[in-house]
Amino acid sequence: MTDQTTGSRPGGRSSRVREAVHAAVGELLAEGAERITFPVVAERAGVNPTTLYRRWSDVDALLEEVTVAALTRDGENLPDGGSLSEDLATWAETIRRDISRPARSRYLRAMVGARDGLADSCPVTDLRAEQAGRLLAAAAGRGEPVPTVEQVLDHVVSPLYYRIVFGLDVDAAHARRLTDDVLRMAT
Amino acid sequence: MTDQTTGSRPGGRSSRVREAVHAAVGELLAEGAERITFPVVAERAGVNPTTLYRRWSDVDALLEEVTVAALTRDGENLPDGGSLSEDLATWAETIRRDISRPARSRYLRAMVGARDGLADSCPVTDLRAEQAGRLLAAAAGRGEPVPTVEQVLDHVVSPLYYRIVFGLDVDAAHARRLTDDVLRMAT
DNA sequence: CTCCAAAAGCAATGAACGTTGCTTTAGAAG
DNA sequence: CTTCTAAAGCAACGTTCATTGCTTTTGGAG
Repeated sequence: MTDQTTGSRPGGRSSRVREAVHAAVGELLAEGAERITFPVVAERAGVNPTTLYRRWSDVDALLEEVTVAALTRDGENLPDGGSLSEDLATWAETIRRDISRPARSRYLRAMVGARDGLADSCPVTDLRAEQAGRLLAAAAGRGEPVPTVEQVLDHVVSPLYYRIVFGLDVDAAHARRLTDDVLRMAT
Repeated sequence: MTDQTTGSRPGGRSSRVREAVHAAVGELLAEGAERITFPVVAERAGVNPTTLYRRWSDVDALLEEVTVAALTRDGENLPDGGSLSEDLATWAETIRRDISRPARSRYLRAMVGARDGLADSCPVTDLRAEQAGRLLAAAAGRGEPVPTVEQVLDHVVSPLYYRIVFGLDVDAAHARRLTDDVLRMAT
């Protein structure tokens, strides 16, 4: 895997179409389109609706694919300041700013609305768990007391996403409070 | 307000229609209907679609109304066991069981999917905040150390809703862990 | 260079949705 | 009991979506 895009070769027609579709979905969500449908996405992407119907089972599948792509694209740089306290705070603030953007919060809401029943994994949660694990491992390697990954997910990640998804505002001070709180559970 | 239903008199036609519509929405969500539309709800409720279009601005408004009604209907009995630890645990378990039901989690997801932009309040959060406030006030009155309402919201309510809304399973032990965690922040 | 399979485009169709003017009915007021 | 207003029903319309058979194009293999 030497190229950033998954699937077929980057120059192929399929890849071009997929990129155009992803971009179109991104634009529509950024603009606040209330209803994402194949015909609308297709027109924006300059491709035929039939192509979308054939390639993706439904809109939810497309949305999930776009979300995962966006997540993995810019979820690689983790803070490494020195203390777990600062690293966690920086990390939480990055998440907060990320999902506070209208475009991203709409992704999330659209994804949630499309979800159904129980899934034993969720791309968002999985990524955050993996990141939290790296942060905590580094801190534990330095001999610091660390909370569990589950605690970080429950007490830092969850509140941030919860508030955003339900349309409540979150400021930086609040995010900082969350990381301070969770560190009090580290023993 | 002596009757349980809001609005017009309980015997009127409007009330009958509203109840039928609410019940229809409940049934559809319970059955896992992927798409809630006015025509579908109307047929289930035995009323004319036009009535729905005239009474509610859109499906989102109807969903929110139903959710609020369901919330206020059975959100009145709070535990009063004696210690904050037990009360919080009982309360969290009630919430967990409530929103773990497929019907209710679908309500929530549908509500989230319909939401847009920032709202400075959310019926779900408001109710939970009010309940948490009562619990904490009672404990404070008994002289117990208590966390803040915000902390309870962030560290107990948020994780529960987050996991359910994103389709992850939550068991009773997990809920209990959350309340134990938040009590360590009470000083 | 030629060939070929996979993918995208095109066109047509049926269904469901959202909306609007008009009529009818329920139920409260006098 | 009669009257009157607000709400529900009815019917029709245009729009958009989802789906399917067929044709055309792309871009890699031989």
